Amino acid sequence: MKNLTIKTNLKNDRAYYFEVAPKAPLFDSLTYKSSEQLCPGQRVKIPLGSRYVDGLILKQSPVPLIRDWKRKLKQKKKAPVKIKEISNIDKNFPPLNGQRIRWLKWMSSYYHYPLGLVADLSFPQTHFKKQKLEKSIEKPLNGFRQNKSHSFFDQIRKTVQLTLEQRQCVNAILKAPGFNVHLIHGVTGSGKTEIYAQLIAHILDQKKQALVLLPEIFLTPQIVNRFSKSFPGETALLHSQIPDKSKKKSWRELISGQKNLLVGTRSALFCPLPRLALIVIDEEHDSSFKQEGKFRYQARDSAIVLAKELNIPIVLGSATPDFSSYKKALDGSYKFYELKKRALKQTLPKITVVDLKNKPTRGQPFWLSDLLLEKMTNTLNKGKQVALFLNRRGQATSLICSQCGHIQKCLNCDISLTLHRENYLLCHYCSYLAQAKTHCPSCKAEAWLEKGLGTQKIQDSLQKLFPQYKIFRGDRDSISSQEEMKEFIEKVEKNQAQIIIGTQMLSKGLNFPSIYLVGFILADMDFHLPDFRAEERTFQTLVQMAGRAGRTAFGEVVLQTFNPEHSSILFAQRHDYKGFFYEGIKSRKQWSYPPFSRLCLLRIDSLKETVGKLFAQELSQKAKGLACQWADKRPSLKTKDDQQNFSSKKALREIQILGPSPAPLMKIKNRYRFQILIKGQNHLILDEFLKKLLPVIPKKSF
DNA sequence: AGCACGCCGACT
DNA sequence: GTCGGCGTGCTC
Repeated sequence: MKNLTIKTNLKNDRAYYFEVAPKAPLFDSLTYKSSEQLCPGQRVKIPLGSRYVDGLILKQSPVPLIRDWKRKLKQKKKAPVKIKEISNIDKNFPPLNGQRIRWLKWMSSYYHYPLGLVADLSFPQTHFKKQKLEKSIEKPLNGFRQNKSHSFFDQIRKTVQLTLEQRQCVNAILKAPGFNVHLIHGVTGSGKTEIYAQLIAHILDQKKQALVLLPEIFLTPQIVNRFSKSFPGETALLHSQIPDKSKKKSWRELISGQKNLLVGTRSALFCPLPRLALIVIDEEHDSSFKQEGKFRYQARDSAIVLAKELNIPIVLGSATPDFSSYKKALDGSYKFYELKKRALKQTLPKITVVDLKNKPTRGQPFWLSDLLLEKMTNTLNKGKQVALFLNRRGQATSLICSQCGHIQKCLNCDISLTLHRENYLLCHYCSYLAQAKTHCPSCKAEAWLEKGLGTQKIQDSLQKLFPQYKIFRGDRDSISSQEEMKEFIEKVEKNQAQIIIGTQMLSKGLNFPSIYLVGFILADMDFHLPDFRAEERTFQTLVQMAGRAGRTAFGEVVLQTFNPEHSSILFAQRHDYKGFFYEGIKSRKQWSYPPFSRLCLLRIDSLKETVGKLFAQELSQKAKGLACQWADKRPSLKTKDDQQNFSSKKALREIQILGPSPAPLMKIKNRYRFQILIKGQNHLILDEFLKKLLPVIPKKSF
């Protein structure tokens, strides 16, 4: 492409009109013209207001038809709308196909986020300043691999022996072509990765492409290595830690078909693989598939919709499936596979629960029971490794003055500061950092009491108890990059440390064959969270972490808790996912939480507490009013004895507005947060309601 | 009068 | 998201 401006000579005088989704927070597409014939899915530069933005061609319009033209005319009594010209066509990327565009539109509508901003994710993201427009096409986009003629499938089959369960699963998935959701519920160590690899091999042999989504990829170099080794030359990696340059390179290789396996985190879903034929979501229950921030989406759910659009299979795998996924598997809307045995014939580790209540210890800290201490000693004496888990990093969760009860709090958040080594206080929410003072600012006493446990504290205490052993700590303070994680894994594998202490960061995808004993210092730290999924998450974490024990031989788990009777703990102890599911699903039904309803959380935050609160109250009132009014109008709700009151009640069954209430952590980063929960009987009802409510929320910043 | 600031709405 | 228009209110 040599010229960036478009010449309009006499011959080329005719203008073509296109609907474009601009990369701006606009929910409507806009009409532009061009002297060139363009096709949907092309990326263009367009003038918008006084600047230029990227945009995506949606479709051609036969006439310069402008949305809302009539409304404009009425308002201003003249037609000030002039159609601007597309200023540049980005030829570095081939146009997105119709299926991709339809999927992007679905994403935009389902997650209530402007189409142009969603669509932009289908192009490599550079996260510094605006990129210079590329002058020329770097490489011709041609050709899938030509001279690679060997079969991955044959090769893998030769080298890897599958269990019967695994083989049956692979065969069943291969026999169901087209769109199907396959849920693999496999205990930890049951070899789900092998199944993925076999399926991928099959896809690659057909000269098609596969996508594997993993949660927080930089924490799981082992599984990534597994794929790159099996499919050398075919694998590309995409996640946030990859530098922009190589990200662009990978992207190019993938859309041109030079690479055919994409392993990445949730955003990799947007890479427009032209011949995508299989999607795998590993650890499908993992909450990091949920994108937080401005554009909130669930990558797992979005992937299912994409697979449906492309009519290709999607495989979800987990040892602890999400309740909604498992329910769909039981209902029969997902195909379901159970792997009950560990691949290398190990048994699942034996889990012993220790009640920490009223258990005097013999001199060791309260969080170390006699049993755990004893088992640790035995394990270490046998030359094997011990891993201990605790969901809190730092030294202590808070510093409390033993004289007046003053707690050291963050200035910006309503959160107590966490004491870290070297005497500094850190806010885990806004990273506010302060020196720990020797005297209490309130009563001047010099009597700080450390409350709560952190991984650092555990490390220090254990080092005193086991001076002869080396201890490694794995949490976000000690591991912040993929490199550090790799190093950590290597050191552990080389037995450079005998005791490993970590947060749940280490529970994901790690495979340390030499770890025999896994101990949970406090298994019940997350119960109390005001989240209907808190128990599910605790259970998942416990099972995942317990799964780190005895990957190649028999292993043991000690689970310390103050709530030994809690169902998350009891079922985890028995490795009983099913039992936990049936128990948990009952209360979901009783309180009509998902999967028996759909939720939407509106969060209001403000620098001023009163302003935010008032706004939230007004919004809640508005929503409640709209819910009743809206319900009355819905014909499906009308019954014979339908009166105002009655239908309002019925509306409450379909839509419930709960709140406002202060958000669980009311003050974060100097902002006061309130929330309103909207509960809809199902997605359609909720979405229809939201499409009415969201546009009438006044746009305010405060 | 002149300007700084904040709010609101438009953007084809 | 970003810009411009416009009203308010303060200052020279």
